[in-house]
Amino acid sequence: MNFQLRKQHLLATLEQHGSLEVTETARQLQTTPITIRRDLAHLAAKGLLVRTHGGAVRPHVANAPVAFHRKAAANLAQKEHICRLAAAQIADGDTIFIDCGSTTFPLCPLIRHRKIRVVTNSLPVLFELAGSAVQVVVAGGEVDAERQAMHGLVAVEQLRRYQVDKAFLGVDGLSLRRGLSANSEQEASISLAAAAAARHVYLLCDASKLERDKYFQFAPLSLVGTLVTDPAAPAALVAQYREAGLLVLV
Amino acid sequence: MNFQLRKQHLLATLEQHGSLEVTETARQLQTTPITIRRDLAHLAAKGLLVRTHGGAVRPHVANAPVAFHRKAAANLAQKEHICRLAAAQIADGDTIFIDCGSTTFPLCPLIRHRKIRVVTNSLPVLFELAGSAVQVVVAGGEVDAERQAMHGLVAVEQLRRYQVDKAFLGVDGLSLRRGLSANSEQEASISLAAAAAARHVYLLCDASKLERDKYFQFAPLSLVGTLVTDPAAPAALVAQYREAGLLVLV
DNA sequence: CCCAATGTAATCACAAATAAACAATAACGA
DNA sequence: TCGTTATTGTTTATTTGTGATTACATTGGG
Repeated sequence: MNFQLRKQHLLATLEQHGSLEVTETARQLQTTPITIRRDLAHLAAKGLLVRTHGGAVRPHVANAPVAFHRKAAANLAQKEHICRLAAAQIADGDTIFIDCGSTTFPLCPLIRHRKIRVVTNSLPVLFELAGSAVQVVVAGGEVDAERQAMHGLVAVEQLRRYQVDKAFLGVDGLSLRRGLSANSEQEASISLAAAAAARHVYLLCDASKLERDKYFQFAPLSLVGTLVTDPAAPAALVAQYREAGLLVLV
Repeated sequence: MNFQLRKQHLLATLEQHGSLEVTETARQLQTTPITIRRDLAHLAAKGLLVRTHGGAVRPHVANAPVAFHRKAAANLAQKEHICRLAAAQIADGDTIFIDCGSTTFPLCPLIRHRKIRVVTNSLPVLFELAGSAVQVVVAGGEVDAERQAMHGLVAVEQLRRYQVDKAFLGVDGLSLRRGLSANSEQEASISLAAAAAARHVYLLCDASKLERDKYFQFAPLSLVGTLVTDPAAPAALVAQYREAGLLVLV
């Protein structure tokens, strides 16, 4: 009984029942709990399941639609700092794109009164700016309830039709060697489409994400025009990003 | 039975019923109230529900447009009656279109738990159904802040790409002689596009709008398959609409 | 207004699951 | 043959989840 066979069994069980228990599975596979736990740790690292105490569940079960404003609380101070820097880059009359995600969202209260046009695929951004001075344009298509945004073919296709002055993108990971990375191919494709439609790309990325790669690498560093981060970013690292050709705002 | 599975059950119950009770849920899940309370505390911290004394309720995600609710108050009882009739026409697995407007909006709470796909250009509908069991598809494009909906070329074009089983349209006026009329060309073009994409068109129209023409006539009566109205509609008038070839639900 | 009934928070206790360090084993190539 | 490496199992200390007990808060009638 090797890892491959166990992995097969684990995933099949999860697929069937939605969950599994470590001790029970260990008994079935004639092995010890520690081995099962190590297997589960591997699979969890690949995102194929989510660990619980005593077992595991299918990924989508655990990823309940997290209320947006709560999630945004993580690193909120840094994100607000970043958004203040970003908002200062916006001129009246601009057409900008705002990505979905908790990093870019704090931009909204800062630009409600501005005479600009905002293109977005994010529901929270839409809700926040609807009824403000801003002219909002929405990328349509299927709603991804979990991410509170529109994703998919139609959204990407529609974004391609707009030309925007500045795109403000979030990202899940960024590194000098591997560029931009995301937890979801869907988000990545939206980011790519928005970047392609923009004259200048601003990447809003708090320091905790610098030099952190996520599972899906989707673009080189050169996609980005300006990196906007916070003072927690090490000065040496900022210098390296500047050497790599990026403008960096701290 | 671990936390993840209980959480699943708790959120599903909330989604379906709108509320739950601690003791009742503890009994169902074969555990103690204290455990359920701790689970609820976790989920409440994430904003996924709101604690009450003895249970929990769904968070009112609808930080929804106030203006909309105010307008919706007119003839609300009639509109709810109409929407109940309309909801009964929807089968699991259907893809439906829901028009913007106060008449069609009360459909939303009636279909939150249904396994259907909803195409819409209405922001209130989107807000109400985001995060429910329904798969929402949004027509993109420029947001019309006043009408809280997406209108214009892009939205119409995108609607044309979808094929829906049933379209539930609102209208500002309806008459035997002049057909459907609206206060806005924008809304009319959306209605036309949705009707063209639908296998069957339901027109939701309370009795106060029957035999009332508005300034922009945009379609003949024959566009409509079924007229859904309320008991305030004169029986003679209902008979005339039936003679004109419409199915009428009262 | 008070009182009983019910729900809740706080503390403790216990069992199960876990992580960490270490040991055993097998596979592999030089 | 040896040493290296990957995999699995063992032991022990720690963490986590759960339930019991008690004291306190909230609710809804007299």
